[in-house]
Amino acid sequence: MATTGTFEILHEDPASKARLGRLWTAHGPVDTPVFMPVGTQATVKALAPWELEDLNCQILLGNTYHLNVRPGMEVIEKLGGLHRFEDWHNAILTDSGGYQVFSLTNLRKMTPDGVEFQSHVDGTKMFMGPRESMAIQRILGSDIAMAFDECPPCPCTKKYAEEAIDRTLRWAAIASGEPRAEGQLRFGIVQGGVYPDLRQKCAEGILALPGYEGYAIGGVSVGEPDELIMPGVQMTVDLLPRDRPRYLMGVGQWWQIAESVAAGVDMFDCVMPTRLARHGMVFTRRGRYSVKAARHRLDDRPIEEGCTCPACRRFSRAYVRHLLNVNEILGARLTALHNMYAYFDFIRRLRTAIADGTLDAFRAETTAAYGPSAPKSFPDL
RNA sequence: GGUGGGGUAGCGAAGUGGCCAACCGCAUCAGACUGUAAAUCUGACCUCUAUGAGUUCGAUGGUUCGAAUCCAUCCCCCACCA
Repeated sequence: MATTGTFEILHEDPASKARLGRLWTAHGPVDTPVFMPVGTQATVKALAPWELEDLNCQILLGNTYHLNVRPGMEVIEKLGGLHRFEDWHNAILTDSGGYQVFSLTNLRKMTPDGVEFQSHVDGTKMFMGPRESMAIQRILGSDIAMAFDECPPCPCTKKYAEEAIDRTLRWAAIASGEPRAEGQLRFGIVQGGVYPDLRQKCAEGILALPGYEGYAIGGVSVGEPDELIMPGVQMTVDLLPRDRPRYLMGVGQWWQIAESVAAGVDMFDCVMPTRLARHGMVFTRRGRYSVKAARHRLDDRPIEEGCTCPACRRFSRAYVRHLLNVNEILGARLTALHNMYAYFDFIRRLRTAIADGTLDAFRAETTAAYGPSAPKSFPDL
């Protein structure tokens, strides 16, 4: 096993900036490009760890803010850290709470040293800055800790975006000197909104800091139109070192993943497969559709023909639709399982396409089924 | 048989003379979800040739400029008494 933090580039696509890589963490290797399921509250909603293991899932997310609110660090520490607590033996990446600065807009107050949050659970005031976030992530014992950043929404004025990167840089500098859990890697985050010069300034600032083994593109898909998302990603990737893992935070539509990989991104996470599953939307190779739709009432076919996931091996759409309709927990579990299989299948095919030099065709295919001009859902599936 | 209460859109339930095509909830249908305040949210939900028109509030008849709302008769449901 290679040293923790080693990032091997196993293959580079001559026709694009895509690469196949392997990042070594304290809990094993992570093969890239990788999709990391989001397990905000010490569980990937609706899924058990063994089901993720069946998918050869090598890394999960957890969330600093949520886990600090509940169950709190006393519990996690007493129970031996996040891995032991949720019984996950592979890698964990913890988000720093920076995204909550964005999503909990009216429950927070910015200060130069960090953010004052009001708990979304009971309103308790709490403070989180780079030191607090790093301390919590150290207790969680994650394999990759994210820098505490500010993720401004879009639209946002250039002036505000600039203030946000100033804070993000200041906090990144503080975090870089904080103690870490044994073997814990640390990723810096590039913000800057839709402004190329700010992205560049932020990237330069982060790259000048010691103590970061990987870099993330943050603040993407926070309200901007589709046309602005990919150019922003592409220009930011080019600012990041080639020999380090590059993580595009939160962006997870398939066409966006395919395009970003071609631009040189290695890591992704997104709530989409699990959240949409709970809302009855399922992913297939040909596009996504709602199993809850009335037209599936008598449909004997599986969610996706040819899929080998546990849901598709045994159950009809009619049954899954019934479960979702009567709000049975199994319904959400089955759609979540299917979607996670679909995502992992997608990533597997994406890697194969890189290895085979057929990424262009794969991108075209993905964009046809999922791109910005494709329908959001396909009733004829 | 007697006494009392009641019948409102798929269901439940407001409304007791004009602001009522009728509050609200559920169910249903559709849409949205991108580092999860999300098993959530938004919209539609009598009919139609739909920024307008038509037909509704157990049934029929009546009072009134105007009725889901008042009166009469009838039908049905519930509770208690015989």
